[in-house]
Amino acid sequence: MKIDPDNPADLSAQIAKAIRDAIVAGDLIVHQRLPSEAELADQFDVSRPTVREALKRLAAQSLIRTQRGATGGAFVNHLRFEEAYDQQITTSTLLLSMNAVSFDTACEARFALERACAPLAAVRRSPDHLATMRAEIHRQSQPGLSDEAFCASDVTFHRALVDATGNPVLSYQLAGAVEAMQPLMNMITFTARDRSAIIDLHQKIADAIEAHDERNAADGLHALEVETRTLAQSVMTARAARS
Amino acid sequence: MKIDPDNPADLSAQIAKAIRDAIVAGDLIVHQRLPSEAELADQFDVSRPTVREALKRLAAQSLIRTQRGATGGAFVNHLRFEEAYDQQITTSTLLLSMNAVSFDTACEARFALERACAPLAAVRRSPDHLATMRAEIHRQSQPGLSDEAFCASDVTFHRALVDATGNPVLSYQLAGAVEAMQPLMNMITFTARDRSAIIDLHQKIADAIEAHDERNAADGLHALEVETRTLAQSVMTARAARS
DNA sequence: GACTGATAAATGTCAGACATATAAATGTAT
DNA sequence: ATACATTTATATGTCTGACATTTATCAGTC
Repeated sequence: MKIDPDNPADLSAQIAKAIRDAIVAGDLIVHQRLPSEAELADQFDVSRPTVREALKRLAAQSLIRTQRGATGGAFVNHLRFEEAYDQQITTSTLLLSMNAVSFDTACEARFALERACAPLAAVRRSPDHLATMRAEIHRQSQPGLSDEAFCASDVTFHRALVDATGNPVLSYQLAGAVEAMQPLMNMITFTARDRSAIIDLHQKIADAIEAHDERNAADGLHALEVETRTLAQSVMTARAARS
Repeated sequence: MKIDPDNPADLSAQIAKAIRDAIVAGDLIVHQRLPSEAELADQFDVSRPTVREALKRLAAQSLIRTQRGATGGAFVNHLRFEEAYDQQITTSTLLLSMNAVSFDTACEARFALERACAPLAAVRRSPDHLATMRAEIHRQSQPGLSDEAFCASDVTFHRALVDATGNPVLSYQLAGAVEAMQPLMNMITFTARDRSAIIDLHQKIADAIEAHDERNAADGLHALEVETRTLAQSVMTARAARS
């Protein structure tokens, strides 16, 4: 893990890669302490600021954490699902906005993946997840709710549905797909009629999940996808006509 | 975007967060040049090394790129799907290994998501994607193939299947799910009989995709999931008995 | 024995300097 | 006048040395 070519550029990137590879390969195990910055600087034959830049790169990916003080240093971080969510969401959100992904494409992907969760969620849903879904449905039917709050509640509802699968890998993968849609959804103005249609479908989905009816859950999600896409379509055409 | 409390710790993290938020919020648009390191140091009232650590954090997330020279500096990076794959795969791989995710859990998530791609792939598959799948099936039936090469070909086959949906968001999301399984798969020793069963299912899936038969494609994936899980199960029990 | 202070080790931060890459401006020769 | 070479300015990349801050450990005192 100590090889640097004579290329004296991007030293910190090279060092970060060397350490990252060691972690991924399992040469550095979780909670293990890395050598101190001074020792690393010695080993790689660079200065301490260069080592620090490399460590900050790794910290940005949550691969290490640092601790100050006498017994401090850089430690291989135990990457938890919860910590990975944020990165996943940030990356997914930027991917959608920067690549000008159409609403249809993002919507198709999100609901395709979510439908994949429906059968598992219908089998394994706990009372807890059901209660969250019901509570969000109730929140969504409050009259004074802003569009943003409506969207946020929508996200919570769908994440509860995904979490109901009891599979943390699915929850992690879907976090990006569901949350990254929020900025796109926030561009939509929901009429009372729109909200009512969405809430009805949420109700249908929650009922199906409660009844262990995977077929109706998937059907509900499909109907919700159609509803969302036509809704977005009409908003887009209305906006195009106005301008 | 210039707020730093008087807390004189983690300055580089705070600065990175401020810039990251500005990018995500759209205040800094793609390809836009950030102020020079010296100017940023002035604005945030910190030293240049601290600014540099913040910029390296952002570079690690592919949010910015840097260029040396007269017209150089830090630029908001256009995050492409291809660049995001690596991060996604690294994170997913570490998540599985560090959280001791069971083979069953990872396998369930991966095939659930992949089955969600089957209908779209069956409708939209191009000759190109089909050719890749056929080529990988052929490679997998070569006699002298190592287990690692067999797994690698398996990954290529499944990624072609996902890419056949023509939805880059799906390809991105599935990249982590499919590739992160590889280290787990590599722990398995495949007998000739095992390989034959897998290849037969790959054949069935490819045939279904070619025939636009989404039902058989999903069925084939389901059978492959069962096959993979029983295979892993037998390997695990054999290993437990040996020790 | 419990509390207090000194010590040491590590990260966090700073200042100034030099090295290097690169584009633009300048100068020179054909 | 154009093409090419040189200089110059600007920015990142790196190094050195220093100080500040946090924190665990050890020594000392009541």
